[in-house]
Amino acid sequence: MQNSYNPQQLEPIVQRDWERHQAFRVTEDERLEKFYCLSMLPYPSGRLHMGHVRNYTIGDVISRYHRMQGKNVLQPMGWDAFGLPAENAAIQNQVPPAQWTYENIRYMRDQLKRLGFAYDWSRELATCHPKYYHWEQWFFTRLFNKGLVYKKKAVVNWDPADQTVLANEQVIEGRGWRSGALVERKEIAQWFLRITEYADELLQDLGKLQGWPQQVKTMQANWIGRSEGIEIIFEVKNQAPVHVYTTRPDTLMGVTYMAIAPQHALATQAAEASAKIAEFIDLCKQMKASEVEAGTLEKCGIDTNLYAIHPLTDEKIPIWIANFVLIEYGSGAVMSVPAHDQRDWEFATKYRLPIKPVIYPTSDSTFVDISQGAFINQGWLRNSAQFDGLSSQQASEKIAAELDNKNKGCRQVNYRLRDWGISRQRYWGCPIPIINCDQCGAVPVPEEDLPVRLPEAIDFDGVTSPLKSLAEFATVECPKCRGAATRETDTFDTFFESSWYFARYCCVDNDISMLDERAHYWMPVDQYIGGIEHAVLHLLYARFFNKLMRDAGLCRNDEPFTNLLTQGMVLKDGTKMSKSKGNTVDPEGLIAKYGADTVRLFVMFVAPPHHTLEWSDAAVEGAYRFINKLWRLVENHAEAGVPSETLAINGLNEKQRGLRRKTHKTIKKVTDDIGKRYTFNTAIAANMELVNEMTSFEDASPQGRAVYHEALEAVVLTLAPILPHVCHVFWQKLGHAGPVHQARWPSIDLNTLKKGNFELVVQVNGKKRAIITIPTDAKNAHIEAIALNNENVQRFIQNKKVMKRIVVPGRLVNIVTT
RNA sequence: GCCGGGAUGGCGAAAUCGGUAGACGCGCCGGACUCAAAAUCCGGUUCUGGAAACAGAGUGAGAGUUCGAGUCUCUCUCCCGGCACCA
Repeated sequence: MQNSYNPQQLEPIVQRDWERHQAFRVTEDERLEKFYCLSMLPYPSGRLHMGHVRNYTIGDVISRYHRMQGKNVLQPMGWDAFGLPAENAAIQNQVPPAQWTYENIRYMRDQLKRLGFAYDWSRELATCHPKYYHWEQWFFTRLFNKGLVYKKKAVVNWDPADQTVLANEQVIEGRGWRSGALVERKEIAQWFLRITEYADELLQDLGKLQGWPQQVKTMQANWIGRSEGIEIIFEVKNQAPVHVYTTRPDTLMGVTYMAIAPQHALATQAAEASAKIAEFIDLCKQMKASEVEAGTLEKCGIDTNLYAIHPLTDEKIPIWIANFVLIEYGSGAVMSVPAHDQRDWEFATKYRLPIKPVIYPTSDSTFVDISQGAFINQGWLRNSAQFDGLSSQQASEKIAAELDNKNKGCRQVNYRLRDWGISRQRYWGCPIPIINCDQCGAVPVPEEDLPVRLPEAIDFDGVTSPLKSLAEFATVECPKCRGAATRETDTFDTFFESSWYFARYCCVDNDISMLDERAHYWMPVDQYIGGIEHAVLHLLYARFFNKLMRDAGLCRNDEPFTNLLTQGMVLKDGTKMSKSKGNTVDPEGLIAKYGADTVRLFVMFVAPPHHTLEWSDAAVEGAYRFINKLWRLVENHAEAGVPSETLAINGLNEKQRGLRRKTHKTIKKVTDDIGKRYTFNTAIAANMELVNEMTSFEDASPQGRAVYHEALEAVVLTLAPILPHVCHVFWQKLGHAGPVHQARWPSIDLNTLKKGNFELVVQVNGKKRAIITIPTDAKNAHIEAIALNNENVQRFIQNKKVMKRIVVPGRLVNIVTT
């Protein structure tokens, strides 16, 4: 009586075996080719969701595949452990954030272990642990000393009830998600990292990322938003000149007014002279971030009664304050050309400002239609004095040169990317290692005083960070002058932690430095796997951080992630699985019912990794059935004993050769699918095909059993990365002493793929009419003759003249008739 | 509005270089085993006609290139994702 498949019993045994042998612990070995496979680390929210399972299964399959290729594979796991949900939980459950977080980590680590992921757990890290953030603080102080960090006032979403900054995602229809209060735009002092210093390199190096999806590279390029233009100086009587940035210098002669941001210095001055202007600026301050984002804000403005001087014509240009001009982009002032910019056109039409067309559609046109909107295309210049008759491109050159001559302007590159604001007025985060001293200003905490530990035993009322009122944390001595000083109580944006964790996995145990030579061995990450939602934020920050670490001499690689795989979302009933929608499927219940292997097989089989995955209970059953079928196949085969006879390749009969051919065809396909194409679904399908063929192969002869054995081993080996537990057991049942994860990936015997005969499709005028069997070495003329003589082909070519015969060797014959 | 990705049976999908459309799985239909059920096994399953052989149609719509198009080109429709007053 054979055993039946019992994953609940089998999987823990296999997992204990891995643990006992520390099967996936790795050390640096220069003799071996390294492979660093990394999945984005999870936030310890409490339980794993199906998105995690999918992400980590993909990573595990790739890791185990490369391990079987004989590589030294590092696959670590850790916890992105700082962040808001811990604070929310603290309010709801009266549990300190630290305790809540560490409990969740313990629970989720257990869940990951039950899924059988081949992690090197000795390298586990949690970003909320002082051993981790120590080095983040240390690195921040280096950046401070290098001048890559600065503090400035910035506009934020401010919740007046909770007295705190809100992230954009926490503003719902203009109100604070928690208090319901109308969110204000407020300027507060924040720490910034000079990511714009690296804008050009971050854009340029996208070209090096051959292993990244085009979509992600395009999104990053758009986010960086490089544009080339000219900065032009407009003199203002009795005032400092106003700088404007434009990408269309060819339209300069069409400027009829200037628009400045409400926060512009000139606007502030004008407000001092006029109550009406002050009132308007106040109004602008109240405009909601949400409206600005939605683009629904109505354009409005007010005349300052000031005039700028046109740099080429010396004309007087009225200066308006306009709510749509952004202080953050360019210089916070725009030269308005209403004839050729839609936004300027709308504003000019509303306030009856003059509109002067200077760009015309063709070189000889005398009319341009601007009655319904601006003419925004390039064209030919008119009404532009000495530039008349030039094309937009020629005029841009000439005007730029002219401005340069007069010292009134120069070429400039602008970026949409802004410096990265990293201050958060939150408790559960890494303390910013700065001491504020009245005498010395902002002083970085000295190396020997690091880390600045976040007090974990605190009372948390949820409204403001307890750090703000914790005297023993905030009151310190200035490291420079030894006078009384206060500690910075803001914490880092949690993206700060996730921007360098990949490097720290190489040397988590190092207590004396951030990184060491082990990082040179493992970095860069060969394969990174994660959600597309991080396309710009995390993946841009991590690239930036890697360049900062490189420039600090901590690592050598320019880019952190050589290949990137972005997996699709997991949906149920057509929408993303989420707690708020109540449509989650708990992986834990599935593991309990079917075992980890079934769950892994399902997520890998049902869709290719980058597709969204629609949940299906029935498909899980299907995956479970396949493993059971495989189990019976192995049991039946092993029951009769492992065949002692070795394969006599040249003595096989037709059927035996057929199964061998299928076996090696399958190995070839699976190797390509997992190793190169990342199409795990088709790799599984190919194995299912082979299994189906094995089912109908009945041959108990010694050679028949040997052929069957080879086929079964191929299935077990090539499915081992996906079904590690059951294949571990299968491998033993097939008579092997060592574990399957240490076995080598099967090799392909190309000779088996050769066939004596092959089937060829015959088409008449592109339509399939017959399938003929042809000897492999048949000449084209011979093939044509057989094709033409085919009975069914004859039916379609009789009474017609054969015009052309196309023979594609190994594929088809197409006969073209009149 | 701009950028990117899609659209293939009842469903998830496959077709890797322009060469048999629908592999594999789910579901469904029929059969075997069984007192019965579950499980398992066998057969069928794009649509239309036909007992079958086979024929006709067919990859969002329309055109084009080609002996041959799911695949390439153009136009359009719809869906998904990202960005958006960026000067």
